Amino acid sequence: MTTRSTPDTSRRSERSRKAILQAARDLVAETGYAKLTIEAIAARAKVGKQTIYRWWPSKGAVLLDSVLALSQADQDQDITLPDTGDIETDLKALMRATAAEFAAPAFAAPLRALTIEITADPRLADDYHKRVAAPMEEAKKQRLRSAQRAGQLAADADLDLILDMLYAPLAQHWMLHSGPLASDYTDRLVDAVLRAFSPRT
Amino acid sequence: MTTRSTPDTSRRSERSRKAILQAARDLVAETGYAKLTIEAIAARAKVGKQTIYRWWPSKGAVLLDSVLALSQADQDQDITLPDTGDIETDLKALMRATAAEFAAPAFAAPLRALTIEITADPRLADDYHKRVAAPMEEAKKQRLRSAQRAGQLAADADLDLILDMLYAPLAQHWMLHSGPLASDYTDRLVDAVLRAFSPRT
DNA sequence: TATGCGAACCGAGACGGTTCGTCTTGACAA
DNA sequence: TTGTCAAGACGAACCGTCTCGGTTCGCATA
Repeated sequence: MTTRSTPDTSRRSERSRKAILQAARDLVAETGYAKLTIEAIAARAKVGKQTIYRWWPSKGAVLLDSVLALSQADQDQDITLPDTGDIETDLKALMRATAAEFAAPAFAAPLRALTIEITADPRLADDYHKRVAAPMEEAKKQRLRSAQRAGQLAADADLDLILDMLYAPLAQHWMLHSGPLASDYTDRLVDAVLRAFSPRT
Repeated sequence: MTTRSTPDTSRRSERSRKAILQAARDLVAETGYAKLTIEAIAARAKVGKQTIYRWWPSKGAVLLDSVLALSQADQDQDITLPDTGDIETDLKALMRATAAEFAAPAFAAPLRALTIEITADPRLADDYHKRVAAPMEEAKKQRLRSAQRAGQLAADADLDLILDMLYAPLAQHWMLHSGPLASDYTDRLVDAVLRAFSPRT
């Protein structure tokens, strides 16, 4: 009886792996989520379907790896955010950069497709948080802690709540096409959040 | 040449319409989004497939009507939110009620399915905002304006931004399974937002 | 060192099963 | 008489599995 659950990683074709992730990103950016099928990815990557099914459990898992490869080209490296010493400046720059990513099809299209899969699949959501969201949030919290030490945020401020209040409204606008992604919006968002969590005077 | 784009509304079967919306809601709550197919809805509603395709352009459009029928059983009536005179009390109650809806499968499952369709289809997103989100947001803004008049919010507070900062973090947690929906979370959210938009002293 | 062998990968695509969206049929109602 | 209705046949697309040779790798034997 052969166990089919664990293919031999050491013999995996790196060329095929990269071609599949690249094909998934290109296809979703060019033709949209609706036309992103396993068959289309395989054809585009010049790869047999079985090669995809062997290494990924679902289309969403392929997308997760695609987005991961896109967001940290430099791998296994801890993310560090700019620190000018002024939290308002840094957060506004960070939020503007995030909005710019949402506006760039090459980045936004795969991320939107992944978000759809995540919404429908809680297990994929777990993987996403562990491998993509958590490292990014940790970097942001580092920057917020630095601001706390500098007396620019209340000492007892809830950093997770701050990140939610900053990121969620922008992400919501982008995902549901429900509002602007412009920098004056993100600036006002940062202003409001800093007002809520400024040190007591 | 017969124009197929405008079927005769006056001859539409009300029984079939209701059965289809009900079947969509029941199916998605029982078996999940992945198994929600047009064929399954038709079978469940004891309806021909063509009856669905005749009246709705997509599965997402059916879901939109399903959710709409669910959220305003009393139709075409302007929504009015409770007003105890204290904005903090009212907002905390509103947010707890919203979190409770997210936790109830009969309501949450169709809404989650609709959200997925909306994320993939900007035109459906437009319809959703016009027919579902906008009326609810207008009711919330009425309550916020009343709080402004009572001096509980800054006179120049951005009401749209307030609603974003309240709703988006909660919705994000629910959609992406990324955090708690508990009432102590929504309470802290309300506290933070009110801190940011309290009147200048 | 060179040769041979088995295992697991690879691309390609056949296969049966679902679902899609369209089309046809005959019944029924305005 | 006309248009909607339930039912379901139809071809196309995609699913996930399986099969087929071809290739690559590790290991054993000479």
